[in-house]
Amino acid sequence: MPPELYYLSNFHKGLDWLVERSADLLDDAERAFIERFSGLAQASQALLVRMIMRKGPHFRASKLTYPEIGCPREAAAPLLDSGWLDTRAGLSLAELFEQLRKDELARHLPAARPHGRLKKNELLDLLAAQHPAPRPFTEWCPALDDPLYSLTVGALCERLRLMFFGNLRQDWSEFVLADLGIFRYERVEIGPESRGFRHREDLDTYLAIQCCRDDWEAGQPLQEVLAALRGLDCQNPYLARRRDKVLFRIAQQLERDAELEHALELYGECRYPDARKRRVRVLERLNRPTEAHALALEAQRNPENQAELQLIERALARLDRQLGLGKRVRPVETPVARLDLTLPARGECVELAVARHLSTADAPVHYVENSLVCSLFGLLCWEAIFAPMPGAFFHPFHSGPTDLYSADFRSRRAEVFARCLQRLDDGAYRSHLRQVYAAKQGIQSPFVHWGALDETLLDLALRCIPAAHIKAWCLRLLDDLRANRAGMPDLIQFWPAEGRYRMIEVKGPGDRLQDNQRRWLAFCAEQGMPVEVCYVQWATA
DNA sequence: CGAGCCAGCG
DNA sequence: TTCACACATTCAA
DNA sequence: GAATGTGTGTCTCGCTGGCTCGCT
Ligand SMILES: [Mn+2]
Ligand SMILES: [Mn+2]
Repeated sequence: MPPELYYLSNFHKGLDWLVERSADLLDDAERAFIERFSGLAQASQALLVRMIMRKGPHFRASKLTYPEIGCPREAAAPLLDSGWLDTRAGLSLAELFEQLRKDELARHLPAARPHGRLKKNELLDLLAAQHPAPRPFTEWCPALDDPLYSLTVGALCERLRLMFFGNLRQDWSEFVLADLGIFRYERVEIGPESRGFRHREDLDTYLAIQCCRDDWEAGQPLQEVLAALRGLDCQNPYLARRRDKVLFRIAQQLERDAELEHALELYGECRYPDARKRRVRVLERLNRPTEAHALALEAQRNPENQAELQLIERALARLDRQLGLGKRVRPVETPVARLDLTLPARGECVELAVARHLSTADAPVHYVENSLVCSLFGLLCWEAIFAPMPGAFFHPFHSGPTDLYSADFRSRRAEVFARCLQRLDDGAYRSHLRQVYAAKQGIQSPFVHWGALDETLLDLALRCIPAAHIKAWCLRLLDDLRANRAGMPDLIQFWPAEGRYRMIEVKGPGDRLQDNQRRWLAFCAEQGMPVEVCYVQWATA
C-alpha cells in the first residue's frame, strides 16, 4: 500500500487485530461491514477512513479533497451504494449552520439575509423557532452544487474502536502518532487471547452506561436514566464500578439540589467507595443522627480506605456530641514542623515564591508535588507495572495495565514487586533507576512524569534521599495506588553535600491542608522523614 | 486586516 | 474530557 | 475547624489553514 495511505493501512491493522482476537464478539452488521469494506476500491476505503477519523457525521464533498484519494464524488459512490453514506439525512438548522459559512447562509437561507450584522450563533437563535424541522441538505440549499455526505456507520465504527482500545478516549490516530514517536508506549508481550472485552454483553453494557451518562448530562428525565442504569446487569466488576460511578454522580447532584432522601437512596444503591461517607453526611443533614451514628460506626470498623476513615472520625465526633455520648479521645498525631514566612507579593504563585526564597546554590529547591515520588516509584517498579499479566495489556497503545487500580493489582504481581523493592535493600537501586531512566526515557507510564524529572533532579534525589524513605513511600503507594498517588508536599530541598533533604508543603493565606495532604504529612512524620508545612503571609507594601 | 479559535494532520 | 490543587463561602461551636 | 462549592491548569505533539468576529 502506498505510504500516503498510512491511515488506511493502520485501520486495516486494527480490523485484522479484531478479527483475529474478537471475531466472536462481532455482531452480524459489524462482520458484514468488515467483509464488505475490504472488497471496496482503495480510494473508497480511504475516504471512509478519513471520514471516520474526522468530526462528522456530515461532510461536504468540497471538504473532502485529498490528493491520495482523488475525486471525492467518485470515491463516495460505492459508499453510498453500501448505505454507509447518505445524502438525504435530515439536518437541523443548527447542523446546517455548521456546514455553511456565514456568506453561504445569506445566499441560501432567505430568512438570514436581513441580519448580516448578527453573529452566527445569534442568527441561529433568532431563526431556530422558524425552522424546527430537520431537512435534507439538498432541500435546504437546492442551488448549491456540493453534495453533503452523512456517515451512517459512525456508531458501528465507534463500537469497533471501543472493542479495539477498550475505551472511547483513544482513537485510530494512536497508530500514526506511535509510529512517529510522538506517543511512545512500552512494548509488552500481548497474548493472542488478550482482548478488551470477554463477552459481547460487556461491550453493550459499556455503551449503555456511557449512553446513560450522556443522557443525564443532556438533561434527560432522571427517572428514565435511572431505570436504564438499574436495568443493566453488571457482573463484571469493572463495569459495575463504571455504572456505580454514574449513579454516584447523579446522587451527588441530587444532594446539591437538596433532594436528600433521593440522594440517600441512590448512595445506598451503589458500591462506589465514597458512597458510604456521603450517606453518613446526608443522614446528618436529614437530622437522623442515630442512623448516621450507626452507619459511621460500621464504617469505622471496616473502612473502605483511609480517606473514608478520616471523614468518619470527624463525623463521629460531631454525632457523639449531638447524641450526648461521651467525649472521644483524639488519637495523638505526630506533630509536623511549622515554618512561617512573610514574603513580598510579586505576581508569582506561593509555591514558587517560597522555592525562590529558600533555594540556595548549595541547597536547591524543586517544585515537585506528586511527580517526584511517583516517578521514583514508576522507575523502580517499571517491570512490575508493565509485567505481561493476562488481560492487563491487549493492544500496543497502553500507558499502563488496565487492572492498575483493582484490588488484586499488587498481589497478582507480588514476586516482581518484591524483586523491585529488594533493590532498595541491597543498594542496587541507584544504578537501576538511572538505567531505567535512560532506557525508558519518554515512554508513557502512569507514574513517571518525564517532563518533571530531569537528570539533575534524579541525581539529587538519589544522592540525598535514603533508600529506606523511598521504600516507605513505595509501600504506601502500593497500599492504595489510587488514593496515595496524590497529596505529597509541594517542594523538596536537597543538600547534596550533606546527603540530606526536606519536604515542604506551602500554604498561602487562606489555604489549608487537604485530607490527603494531612495523611501524607502524618505518614512522613511518623516515619521520621523531614517534612514541614510553610505558612506564607504577603508583606503589605 | 489581524487576533483567536479549532479541526485537521502526520 | 478528568484530576489535583488552591481559593472562596458558609455554618456551627 | 469543617464542609462545600468554584476556579485553574493540565489538555499527553506542534503546526497549519479556514473561519469568525471585531476593529479600522
Ligand atoms: Mn500544591
Ligand atoms: Mn500547597
